[in-house]
Amino acid sequence: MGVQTLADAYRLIHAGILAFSRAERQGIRVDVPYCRRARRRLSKQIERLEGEFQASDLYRRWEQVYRGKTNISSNQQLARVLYGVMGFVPSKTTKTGQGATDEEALLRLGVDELSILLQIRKLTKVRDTYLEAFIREQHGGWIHPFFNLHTVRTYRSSSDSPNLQNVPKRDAEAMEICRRALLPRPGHQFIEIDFAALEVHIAACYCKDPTLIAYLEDPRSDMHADMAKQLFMLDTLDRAFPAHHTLRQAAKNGFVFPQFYGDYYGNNAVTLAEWVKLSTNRWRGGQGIELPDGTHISDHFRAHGIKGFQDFVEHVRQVEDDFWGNRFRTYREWRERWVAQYRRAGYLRMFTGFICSGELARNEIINYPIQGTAFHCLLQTFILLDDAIQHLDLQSRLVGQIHDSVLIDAHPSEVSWFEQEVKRIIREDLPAKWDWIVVPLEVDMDEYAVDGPWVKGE
DNA sequence: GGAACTCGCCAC
DNA sequence: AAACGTGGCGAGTTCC
Repeated sequence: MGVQTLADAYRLIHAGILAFSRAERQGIRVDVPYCRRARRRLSKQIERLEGEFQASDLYRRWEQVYRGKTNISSNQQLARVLYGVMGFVPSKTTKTGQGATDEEALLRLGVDELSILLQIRKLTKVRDTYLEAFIREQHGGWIHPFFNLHTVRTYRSSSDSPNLQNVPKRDAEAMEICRRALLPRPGHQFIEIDFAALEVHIAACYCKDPTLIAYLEDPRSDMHADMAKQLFMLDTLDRAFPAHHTLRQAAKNGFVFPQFYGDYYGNNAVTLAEWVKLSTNRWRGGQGIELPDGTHISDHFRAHGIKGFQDFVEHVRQVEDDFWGNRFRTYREWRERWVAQYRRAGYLRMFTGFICSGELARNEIINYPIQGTAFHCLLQTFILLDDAIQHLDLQSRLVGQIHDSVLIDAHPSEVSWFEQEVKRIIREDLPAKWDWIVVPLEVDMDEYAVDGPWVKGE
């Protein structure tokens, strides 16, 4: 099957909604007593931190201005106190021109008591956005998160009531508290099967860039390590060294992904410098992260003629030029053709038949097809798994989906079947249905304890 | 008292 | 010349 039509897109949505509705009806167990205990514990902790904060100089100034209306969760008040009264200069502003009060902006001020405020923010978020929602939305100890296919401009999905797609994962403390609340059915275990770098694979299908395809076909190649070498001017990169691992992560999250999303070297340079703990001024010796040979990254850069942030920006600009001009030239040419085509036609059509029209910015034109199509691979996989569960009368149940992963409440005897079946689906069914898949797709499986929550360990 | 907005922050 | 894509949601705020 080649080009997909709008009717194909409709059929995918239709089957998807039916499969999602079965997951919604199934639901997920919530440990309600745990949620209430955790909520109470967090409230006490927050209260203690508030007391600590109220003893600070900053809070005294705040009270002088707002008196009885003082509200430490008001960022508008905070901005007025910091930037209006105390004379701090905001390092950045919000869209409407107000001095920013997000974590990054507050940390840059170097005011000790603000770290208390940030801790309060984090714990409040966990309590009010997650635990509170689980308690509010549960019925008889079950939540039934919705998965929508009609709300998103890119034809991805969304989730609500509660949203299962934004439960904390990156912050270990927040993750632990929130995910401990969710459990599989007795005698079952959660498994999560996720596509590896799915959007990059889909991008390769659209642009057919030979270099990008080679990276995805050769398991020994490593795009992020190669970019780290170029960005940090190293001949070799050994991931066994913690510093080198950091540099690879920096290249991945501070350059490659942002570039693929449409960012530019100016922003990348700031992020990369932060990753390696270098300032945005001139660099002296012995600054930044320590390298395996005991020297520091600033020594290394200076030896290569980069004496400070300004030089580094210029260097990142050159890396960007090489990235799109040489390394991924075919990708760049696809982007240019794709944008021109949209501007001629007034709409774009994804491989999966979905159409986006209306006023789209350049980055949207490039990102929508990749983001949407990637999700459709997950959706088709979800549908096929749902079919199989019914036809084979399995005990396991699909209970959720997070853009490129499936969450399964699995019977232990069926876990390895799922792993094998998903691999078969992505190797056989998907490429047979969609001949535009020209790179091998891959998945990883995360397995949680039998009768254990949606978090690993202990 | 609710709608619509801003801001911040969680996920991918 | 400009410059990071998609959501949901809570709290605060403003407006009607």
